[in-house]
Amino acid sequence: MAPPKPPVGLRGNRPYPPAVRKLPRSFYDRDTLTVARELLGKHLVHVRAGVTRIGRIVEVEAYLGPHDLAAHSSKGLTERTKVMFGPPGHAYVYLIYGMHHCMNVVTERAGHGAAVLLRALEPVKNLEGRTQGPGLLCRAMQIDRSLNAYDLLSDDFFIATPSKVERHMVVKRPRIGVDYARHWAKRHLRFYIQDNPFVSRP
DNA sequence: TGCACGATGAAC
DNA sequence: TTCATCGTGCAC
Repeated sequence: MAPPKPPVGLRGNRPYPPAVRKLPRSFYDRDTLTVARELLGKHLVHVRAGVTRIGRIVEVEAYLGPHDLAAHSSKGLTERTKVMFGPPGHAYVYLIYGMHHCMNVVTERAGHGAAVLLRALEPVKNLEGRTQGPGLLCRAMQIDRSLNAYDLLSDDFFIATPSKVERHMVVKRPRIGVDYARHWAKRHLRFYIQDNPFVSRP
């Protein structure tokens, strides 16, 4: 039996203000390049064991679909990639090099196979340690594979528009660590906030 | 059932 | 530049 909720307006210590700021499904159900660029400056929120951790997204990479040789979905529909081929607005979290976690957000319609990798955060609340890099970001936010396929419209794991939005310039660069992807390695599919000190590799 | 290989990070 | 470390995908 769930404890009764206090009346709206009387709740104290809210994990994050107004649910209206949470990005809707329609935000993710769009062109991946657009979603990637617009994720910059948004807040990633994870509530775990009563602790709300928040980071401002400052660097991302777009993985466009099965035709993109750097994308995991280029392997086709497998046990690992089925989340990428699932509905938009879900987290795709996997273990890399046997020791680090990477988090993506699934974009576009179900079956498309695209996602955006979160590469760096600017600490906003309750983040310990560095957040400059996909593995460090997940460690600081306490994100692991138990959150794979998690719906980002949940109340304890989501992305939101901050109350005060700062203007920023977007820099485009090739993605990191995908040299095996031939010409896809050269495309400028990494985006980051210009001059932000928390970008992993300016 | 075995094995090559990472969308990394840290040490040297 | 090297290496830790293990899940995944595919070869056999």
